[in-house]
Amino acid sequence: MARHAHGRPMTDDNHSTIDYSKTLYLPQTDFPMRAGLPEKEPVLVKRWQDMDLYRKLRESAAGRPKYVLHDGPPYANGNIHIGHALNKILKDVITRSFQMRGYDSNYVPGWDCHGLPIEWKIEEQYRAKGKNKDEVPVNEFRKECREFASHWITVQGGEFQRLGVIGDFKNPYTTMAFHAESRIAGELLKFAMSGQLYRGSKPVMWSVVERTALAEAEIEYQDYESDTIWVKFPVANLVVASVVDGQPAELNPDLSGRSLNLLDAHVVIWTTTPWTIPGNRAVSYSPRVAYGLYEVTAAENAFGPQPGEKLIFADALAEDSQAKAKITMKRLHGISAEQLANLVLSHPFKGLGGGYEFPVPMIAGDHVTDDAGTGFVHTAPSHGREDFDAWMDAAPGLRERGIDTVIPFTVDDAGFFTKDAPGFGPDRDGGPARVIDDNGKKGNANQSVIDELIKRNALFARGRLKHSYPHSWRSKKPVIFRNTPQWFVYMDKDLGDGTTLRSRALKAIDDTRFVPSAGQNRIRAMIEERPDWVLSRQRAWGVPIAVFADEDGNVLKDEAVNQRIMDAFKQEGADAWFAAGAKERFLGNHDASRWKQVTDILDVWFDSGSTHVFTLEDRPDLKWPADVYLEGSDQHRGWFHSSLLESCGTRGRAPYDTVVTHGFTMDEDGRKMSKSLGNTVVPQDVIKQSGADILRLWVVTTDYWEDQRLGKNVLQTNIDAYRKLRNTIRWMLGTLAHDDGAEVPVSEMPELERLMLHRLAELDEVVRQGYDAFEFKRITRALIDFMVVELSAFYFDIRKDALYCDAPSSVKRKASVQVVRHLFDCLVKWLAPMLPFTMEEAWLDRHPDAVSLHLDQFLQIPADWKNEALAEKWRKVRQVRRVVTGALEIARAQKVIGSSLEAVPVVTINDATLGSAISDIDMAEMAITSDLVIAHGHAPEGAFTLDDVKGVAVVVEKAEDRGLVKCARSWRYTADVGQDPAFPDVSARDAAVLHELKALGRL
RNA sequence: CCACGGAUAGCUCAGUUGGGAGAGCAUCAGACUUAUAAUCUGACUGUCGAAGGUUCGAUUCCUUCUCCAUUGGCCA
Repeated sequence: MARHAHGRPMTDDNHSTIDYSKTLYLPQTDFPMRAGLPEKEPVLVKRWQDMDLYRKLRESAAGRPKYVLHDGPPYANGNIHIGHALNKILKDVITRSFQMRGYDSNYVPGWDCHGLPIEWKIEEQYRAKGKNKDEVPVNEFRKECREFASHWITVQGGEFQRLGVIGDFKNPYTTMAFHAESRIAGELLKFAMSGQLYRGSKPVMWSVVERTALAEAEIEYQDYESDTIWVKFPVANLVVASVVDGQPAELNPDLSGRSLNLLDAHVVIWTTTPWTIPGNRAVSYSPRVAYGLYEVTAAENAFGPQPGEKLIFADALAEDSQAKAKITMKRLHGISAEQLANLVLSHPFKGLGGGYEFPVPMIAGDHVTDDAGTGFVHTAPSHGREDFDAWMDAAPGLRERGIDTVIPFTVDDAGFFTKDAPGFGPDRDGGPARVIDDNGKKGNANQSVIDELIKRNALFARGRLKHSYPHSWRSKKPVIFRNTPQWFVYMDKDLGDGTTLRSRALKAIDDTRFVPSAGQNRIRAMIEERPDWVLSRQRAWGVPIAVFADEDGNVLKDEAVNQRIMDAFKQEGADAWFAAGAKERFLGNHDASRWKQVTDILDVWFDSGSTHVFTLEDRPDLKWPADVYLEGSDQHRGWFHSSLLESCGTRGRAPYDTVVTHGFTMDEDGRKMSKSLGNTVVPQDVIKQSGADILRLWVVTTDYWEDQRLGKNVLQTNIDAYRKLRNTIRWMLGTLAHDDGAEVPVSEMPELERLMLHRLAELDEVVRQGYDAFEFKRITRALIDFMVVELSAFYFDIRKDALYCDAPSSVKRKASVQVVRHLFDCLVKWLAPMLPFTMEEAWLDRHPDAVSLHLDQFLQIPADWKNEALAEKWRKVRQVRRVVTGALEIARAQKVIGSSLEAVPVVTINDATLGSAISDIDMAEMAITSDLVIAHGHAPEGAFTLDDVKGVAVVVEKAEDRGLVKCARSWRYTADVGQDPAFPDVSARDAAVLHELKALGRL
């Protein structure tokens, strides 16, 4: 309203009939100050999809060197969460940044489709319909899994594109495509043909609930209450080791005399898994622990150990142990490691169900400590990795002593005891006892074992213990170690060229660039330590281990068979393996009675570890190896790891040159986000409320190598920063509305313009280095600071006078418009990979006929833009300016002036360098004052100074007091207002401008 | 529990031969009304996670501790 009144021609005054604001080059733009991203972004997404921007990008980049970021496939089973958003935005920033820097940057999104979670969903649906999974033909089940995955691929693809991600969403890769399944099976066959694949028997983490073996990655530890028991193993006899340290051993008479004392003693073990007692085959001790023989002297209870019994304990644990059994003991004498090695025990269940007649040897193990228990470790090789290793290490010596080292299969896949556990298996009254039931609850196995131990007076004590115990990552139910036949890949087998899979992988890690670099040590440590690679899963939804094996686990090696399998998979998918008649179809002439078809499926990590094969290698738009893989740091154990092993096993090197990792997103207090805490940030909500570019701005300003924080406050900070940034762009657009494309040679530009070009040259390096190093926050920091501090508050503010008021012919104005054009082009393009929506919007506002900003390249900065000497000079100019603006602020606070144009600062300079720096500069223009007087000599009393700018003192005088008059057009106070009778209320400069405009017919 | 990482202003982050604690945003105040739900100017803000040590001097180097996250190891 006020503005309208101001602008209305005033007929009662003499010549003031002109609304001067209409004679100014004021910013003009439809680019709104308020973004409205939630409404605008979907329009741009549709525009990009309709024009097929991804294809246009490929066409425009044809022939350029390829840059390939290979997408780690998310699992296709739900809406995306903040982790997906972070991951995909980072990838998008990278692919776009390389595309705009001279590469053909292809991005093919992918999805991981096989595996347990989808199987579960389908099973869940079956249960809801009252169907039983086992009654459904396997290929019908697989079909439903496939459809489920397809659905979520569509959903997630839409969500990713809504984030602004540009990629080949029309032709993504999936691990369940027939082509992929064929290639995955083919890769497995490569391992088979090269002798790297073997069938082994190992205790693996087994989930009874899910009926499957689990990889280490699928295990998490949770608190769990276990039954603990102390079990007495009677000493059966003494042996003399036939060899000790490779030398025949002499029996020490003294040692044997004392040892004789042990014949009626018991060794006591402690375990938290009573059900593993039937699987016991040895007791481990440590040569580094001190042991003693103890005799019970008193017992509180009538049951359990009674006075006179002799028991062996680690000395450090004897006291704790007697307390558990409510007895007192006295120590008879110490027992040496040699003596322990000479003991042979018998199983506490000896004779039960006709079994357990075998001797139970003592074996030395480094895993034994005297921190807890009794100092003796019950060793059941089928139920623990350590137990298994200790047993296998001791096996050769045991076999020499005539001890059978075969590892029993005491528990079946449903958690029931087998015939290998006599008395507890099928021969038990009431049927086999069970360790864990279908719901993950404890079965009756522990109680059965404990009852039998009590019956045989073999239980020393019992209790309960809450401790962390392995659980399935998916079902959250406890798992057990269980000996099962599984398919493995050797880590340490010589591959015929002096290398092993492990040595190749370690070499590949050294050859890979890790960002941040700490990732290299992390994955190296994992590869150095890891056991052989377990590939088999006893599930349905996956690529089968498509091999035939004989009774002994030898794999059929016949290229013709392999080819038939791969061809069939390519045509029909991996379902072909499970179809009727598959065995005969693929075996051909081979003896079907000798070869057994393996029905296990591959661990899904093998699927995703093979994406480089069926995506990078097979697609002509990509290349192998990839330039970069980028995922969360948890993928050192997952995808980076499996891809590395797969590729090293089949191709001898990693499928990537660079690995970039990001941390995880926490809430504002640094806590993990979880639905139960209610502190999650849902990307869909942020997009709906603020826009994807806000989320993207957060991603690129954060230190994503570490964990990031996100919440209401953080989002608000980004919204504010975005607003600032957007307004700077808006002003440039408004200014460029008057851009007629005029070019002023750099040499003829004012210094201020050349300074801005110099800054662009500097920023160009920062931006390019930042994108090369994947350090986006360094770029955003530099650009935002530049836009706020150097453009908005300095350059633009100073240049408003020339840009708004100068004549069409003004070189200063032309040069400034040209520089604003360069600033706009550079900034909008530099920011385009990070804020694609906003920058596209700005670009289309300026070039309504343009196809897309994203088809453009970063500007090549001319060499003559850089001018360090000029920058050095202007650092001094700005120091002087700071003193002036400081002084103006004081004058303003004292109500001497309002606008800076009302002031004429008198600047006393006593510093030679500063004085010479400003000698040819129009400091009034720089300080946005109507005039500025430079004085020398002593500064007047009370002049304003700044501590850190020596030799500059400022006194602010009023322009009016100096006889200057305000120009009605430019609002500057000058001495020449009214000089031109045609325009008596404006300055000479403005009057001349008005004449020029009039001549051009624009007034 | 052990090893690697992190902790600097309300928020996001800089900060190396060991010497002055910084930027942007936010906040507050003022100005402008020709970027106007904008713009300009100024101000405030910190025991640099805690304690101890080395040193003339420590955010920086060392030790211990607390909290956070992550991966790996152990958990019989």
